[in-house]
Amino acid sequence: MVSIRDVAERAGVAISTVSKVLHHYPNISEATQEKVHAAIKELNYVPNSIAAALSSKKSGRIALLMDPKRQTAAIDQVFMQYLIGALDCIKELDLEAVTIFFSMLDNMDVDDIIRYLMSLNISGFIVFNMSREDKKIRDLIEREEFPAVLVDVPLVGEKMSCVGIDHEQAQYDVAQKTIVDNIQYLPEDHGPQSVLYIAGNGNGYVTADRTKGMRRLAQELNLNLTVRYGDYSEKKARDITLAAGKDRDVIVCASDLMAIGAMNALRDLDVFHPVCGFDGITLMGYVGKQMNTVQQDFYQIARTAVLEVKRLMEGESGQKVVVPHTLVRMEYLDIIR
Amino acid sequence: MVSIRDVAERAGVAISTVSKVLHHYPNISEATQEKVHAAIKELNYVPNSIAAALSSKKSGRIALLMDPKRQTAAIDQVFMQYLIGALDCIKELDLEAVTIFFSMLDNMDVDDIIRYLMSLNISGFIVFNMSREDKKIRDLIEREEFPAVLVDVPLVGEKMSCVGIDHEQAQYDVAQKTIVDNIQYLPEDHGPQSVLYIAGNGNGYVTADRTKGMRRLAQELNLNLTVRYGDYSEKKARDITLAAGKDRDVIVCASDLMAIGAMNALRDLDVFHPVCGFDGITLMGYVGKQMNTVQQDFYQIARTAVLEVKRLMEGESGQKVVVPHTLVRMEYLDIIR
DNA sequence: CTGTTAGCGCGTTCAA
DNA sequence: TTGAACGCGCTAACAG
Repeated sequence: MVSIRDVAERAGVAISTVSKVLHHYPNISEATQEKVHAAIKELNYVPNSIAAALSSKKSGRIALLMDPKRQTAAIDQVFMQYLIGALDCIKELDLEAVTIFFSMLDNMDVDDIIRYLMSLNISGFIVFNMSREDKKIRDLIEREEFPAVLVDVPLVGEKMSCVGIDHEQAQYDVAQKTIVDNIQYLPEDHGPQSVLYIAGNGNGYVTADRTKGMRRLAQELNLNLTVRYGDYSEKKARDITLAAGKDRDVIVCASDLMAIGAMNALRDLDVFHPVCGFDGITLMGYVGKQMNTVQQDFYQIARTAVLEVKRLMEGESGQKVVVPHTLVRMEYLDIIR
Repeated sequence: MVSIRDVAERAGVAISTVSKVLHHYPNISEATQEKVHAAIKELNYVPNSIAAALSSKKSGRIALLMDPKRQTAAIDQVFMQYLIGALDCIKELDLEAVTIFFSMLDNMDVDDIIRYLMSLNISGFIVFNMSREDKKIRDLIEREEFPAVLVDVPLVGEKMSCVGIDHEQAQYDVAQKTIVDNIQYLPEDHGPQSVLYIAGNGNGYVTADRTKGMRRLAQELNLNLTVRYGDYSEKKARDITLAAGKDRDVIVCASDLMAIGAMNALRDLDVFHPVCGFDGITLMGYVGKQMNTVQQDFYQIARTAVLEVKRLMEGESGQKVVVPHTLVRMEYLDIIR
């Protein structure tokens, strides 16, 4: 293994000079820089990140905390997009990632977790999906031992930022678009349109926002709104729709999966009503062809979260970052393994 | 941060003694061990893995190489199962993981990649899905710079193992079961049964094995076998089935996704023939209810791969590890986000 | 502008 | 059975 010392010797300079060149310190003459770079090339030198971390006490390591329970295949897509986005960005910024699933923390208390993260020498973390039930993670965050970025959890602090779309507005937008797009199917005569809103989970941090968006639209358009909680379950959404969807004009769901469930139920009921979802997962284009949905760009959200945690690691203070959302009509997609 | 020095002082012993206790060296008196452990508990000491790695020159870090291209939602499930399995096992063994996607390596040549992995101080890696087209990865493997475990790629070397199910036998099994299970739908009268086999991709390492299994069964049962290549594409499998599936008695597919495509095509053709798949992904239970498939336990495969790379890291030599497969009939599953 | 030097926290001889 | 001491490869003052 070729070390910084070898480079220094080869270039005829001191070790620290090599280090300075590597880190773009000012006050290094062009000539020296060239010599060092030449030596690096010739020797195929690669800095040892372990030694650098030990010495600087800064690892540039970011922990990615997520909770992909086994058997939730439909949304593995979301986790993968988060992961790919985060890892791509982390690599571009020359940082390191440690992927941690909640399940790996099951037997630890908060102190254990903090110690674990410290033993990993992380210098910040991102939490990708957390519900109010994840008390340990919540505690971890509130300890503020590390800079933290939360996706879709509206907490901001000195060393804590949040990142996500504007769920209130997004829900408003997609519901409105669904009504507009399907205006020809909607009754003109029986007074206010009747909308069934299948919300997520009372414990989710975004449910309140989305519901608020739906309520705002209902008020503006004078809709007759019914709210039910589907817990992001396809089956519950199906059952809710079977029980309460037949006479609605529109069914708005807080996730694509529930939208699929609702659509399946309507098919069973042998009626058609417009349904919309929230997420933009491929499965929706596959199963429920041509439905509107909010398109969350999970890849981009993850990248944004990484940039944000880097900001915090550099001493900046926490903030709320809103990532844009778009609306799409999911079409049939070929899926390739 | 509490270091080994603090523990040593607290326990009234030398630093090296603490280290020895931690690593279960022989020749440490019971009394000393107890003192040290007590001090560790009291101080909540956690060893600094970075320093340990630097000092020992062994990082215990395993790189997980996989290729989840964007927009392949249906099989994100597979990647997630691989990831969860690998990370769980790595944590249990007190190792570290570095997740690397092929896409992150796009702009590097093999030497760059090797240097990159060295800069990460990894001491071994696992490749989770590689086709013959991934030439750079293949080169990386053949350099044998690190212990490597290949999933579903039948290469073995001194520092290289492979892990996976027996694809030949699995394909044989599931095709046979499909025929047996559906014997009542099959004709008794028109001579050998006619089977359409939709294979994967000529470039995949497993395609030959699976096709071999299918051919063996065909020979034994005197089947009339036609082989087509669907490239693991739902759409291609659909097209193949539309073109050549109508008069078959059974359609056997080398992946669940293609099985779904085949089933969709049969539905369009308005005929029924038994179809079977390969993988056991949830989507199949969701879309193509009640179809047989090989069930690969990707979680377990990943765990096995981790154990195997650990073996290699400890100096053992490479081998071929066969993980059991099972057959299942996929049923409708509720999907939860 | 460049070099010297003192650690970072730990593993590992080698003496005692 | 234990401890002192060196070094892993690098960063960061500080000195020059």
